[in-house]
Amino acid sequence: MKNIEDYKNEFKKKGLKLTGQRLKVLKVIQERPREHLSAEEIYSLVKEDDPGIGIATVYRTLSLLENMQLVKKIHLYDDYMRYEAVEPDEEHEHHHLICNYCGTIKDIHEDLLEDLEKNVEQKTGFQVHNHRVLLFGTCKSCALENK
Amino acid sequence: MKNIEDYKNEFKKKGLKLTGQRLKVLKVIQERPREHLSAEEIYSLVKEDDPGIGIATVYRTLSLLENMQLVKKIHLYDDYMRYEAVEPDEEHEHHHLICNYCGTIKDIHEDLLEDLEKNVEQKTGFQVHNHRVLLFGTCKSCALENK
DNA sequence: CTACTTGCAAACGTTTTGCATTTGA
DNA sequence: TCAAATGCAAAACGTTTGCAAGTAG
Repeated sequence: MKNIEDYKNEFKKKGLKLTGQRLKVLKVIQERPREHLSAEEIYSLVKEDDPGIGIATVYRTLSLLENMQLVKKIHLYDDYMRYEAVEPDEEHEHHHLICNYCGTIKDIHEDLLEDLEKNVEQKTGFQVHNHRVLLFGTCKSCALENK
Repeated sequence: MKNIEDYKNEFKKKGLKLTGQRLKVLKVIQERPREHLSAEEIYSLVKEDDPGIGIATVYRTLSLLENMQLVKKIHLYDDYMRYEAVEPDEEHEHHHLICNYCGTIKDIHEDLLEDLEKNVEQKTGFQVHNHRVLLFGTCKSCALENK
């Protein structure tokens, strides 16, 4: 999934239109792959290009993109829902390191729990399809500052 | 932490009062250790005993109990914040198995990631203090139904 | 007694919706 | 052409707050 034509086809399949607004929202998210943007942040970034856009459109677009699996909605550490681009070749979710001091979020792309998933399935009969891991602690620079 | 006197002392230390409303909220949560109740659910459960209670009191009590570490506020899979009793001898958080079909949440109390935490610290310099794991999949009974 | 707590209603911030208008295909 | 999409404003949602009245200690 890369160029505009691909997206157009994805939309067409479902009888949807690839409007300028939708393209701009998608672009803003994809250009910032590690920023975990909130709806409000996406809104103001898109507004720079398109001052007329309404926040309702942003929300409607976000839930559309979520349904189309182009964007993932996550809850991390605070009271906001955040959005990140789905990386198409990622089999499982990636995970997040959250610093308790400065709030920085770092992604880790290792698949952490493959063994564990099998283990849980055997013990409980629950078939695990995916996992999400949050690691809380102190990032390198905060550790140095507070030493 | 078990009987009312213990709680009374905990509150007294901070100049707080252990009112009937606070006790009822605490009781409702502690009697349902695996139910991950939302504020609204807690409100209606307490109302059965005390129809006059206001939802503002429930929210104020919940954030008080959270600060006192008697209750933990978590976000699982939907748009609600949920509350569960803190289990006093639990060193790390426990984790959650979430069924994609019926929404059931099961707790698992194993400490899943001790090795991994060390691994991440070595690789990234991020000191991990705690972790939260969500496992998504299909629970036993849904697997049987949809077979 | 009196500081802490409550219930109520109003306010809050984020997200959703209704509707008349515009637009992409 | 016309269903789909937009912008606006109003509503909805869970949560918080101000305030006068009530209450635990």
